[in-house]
Amino acid sequence: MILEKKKMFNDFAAAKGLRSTRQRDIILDIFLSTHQHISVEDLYFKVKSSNPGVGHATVYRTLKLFVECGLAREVLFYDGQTRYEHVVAGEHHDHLVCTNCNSIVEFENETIEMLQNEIAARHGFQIKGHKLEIYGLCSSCRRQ
Amino acid sequence: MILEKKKMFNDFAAAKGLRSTRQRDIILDIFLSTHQHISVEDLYFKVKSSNPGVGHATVYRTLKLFVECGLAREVLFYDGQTRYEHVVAGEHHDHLVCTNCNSIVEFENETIEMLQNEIAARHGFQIKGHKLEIYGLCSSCRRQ
DNA sequence: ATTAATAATGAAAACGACTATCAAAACCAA
DNA sequence: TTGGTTTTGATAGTCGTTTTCATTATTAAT
Repeated sequence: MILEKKKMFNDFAAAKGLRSTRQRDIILDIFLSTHQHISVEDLYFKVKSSNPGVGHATVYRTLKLFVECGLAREVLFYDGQTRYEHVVAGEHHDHLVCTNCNSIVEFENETIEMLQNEIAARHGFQIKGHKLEIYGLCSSCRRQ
Repeated sequence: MILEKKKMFNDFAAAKGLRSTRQRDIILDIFLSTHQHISVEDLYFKVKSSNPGVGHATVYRTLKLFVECGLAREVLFYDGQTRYEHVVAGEHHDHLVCTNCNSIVEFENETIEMLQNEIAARHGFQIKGHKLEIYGLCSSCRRQ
């Protein structure tokens, strides 16, 4: 799984004529070891903790490469930070976002995906991706 | 319709103990006269053209009030600008966003809304709102 | 109406996330 | 190695947005 993804990046890099660098390897390793919508800042700190030399800009640049090669996807919530999540082939999940505690629950729904395809088709639209976020109060915040 | 919305804001302002000001009236008027996801900058320029004195910050501040009182809703696409759209009671639309020409088509789908309610219920989640955006190529960009 | 008290405003500075710049370092093909 | 090129990290810059704060406007009490 992880090797597969590394291969994915390496193939992409080769095809694009990018050089292989220590920094990109480190950032990929750490990104692959994370879960759920990590912000650039958080990833940067994780990288720094084991590799103090790596710079801010490199993390930003590298994440954009991950998006380009299909490894990652940008997610925007309402806190002004761009987050990146893993792209899992053949799977797409959406988010329940708690506006009180900012917790996030992922869900999948085949029917919604299908309906989206229908809607797009009706408008002559070719889907590249989508984003569905439901905002509200999670069960534990409701109880308070 | 427009009077209704003005009342909505005035009631909210009264309830919150906000003062009634010329600027807020102007901004509300102009916001109500616009359509579809206006950015703060665009609204600011519209306001400025008839009322040069009004400041940047006031427009930002006032739009937040509109959100608070349920007149407007924040929308984020991927261009780094916050946009505001009108909230129409009992109606919720979603967006088809063309990643090539940035055009936006709105759509509504009852079934998707229903499914969302089910999903939320299943997670003990109390929905406040949601956002569904489908990204891809619009029909005219596809043809090129 | 006048007057306080205080809320709202506008200009400008500050902020925070992100991007561009650029000299130095790393990479890689010859 | 070498030399040409890419990548990097530090730093400065950008852009949208928010904060600050002195001034102005609104409102309630006189």
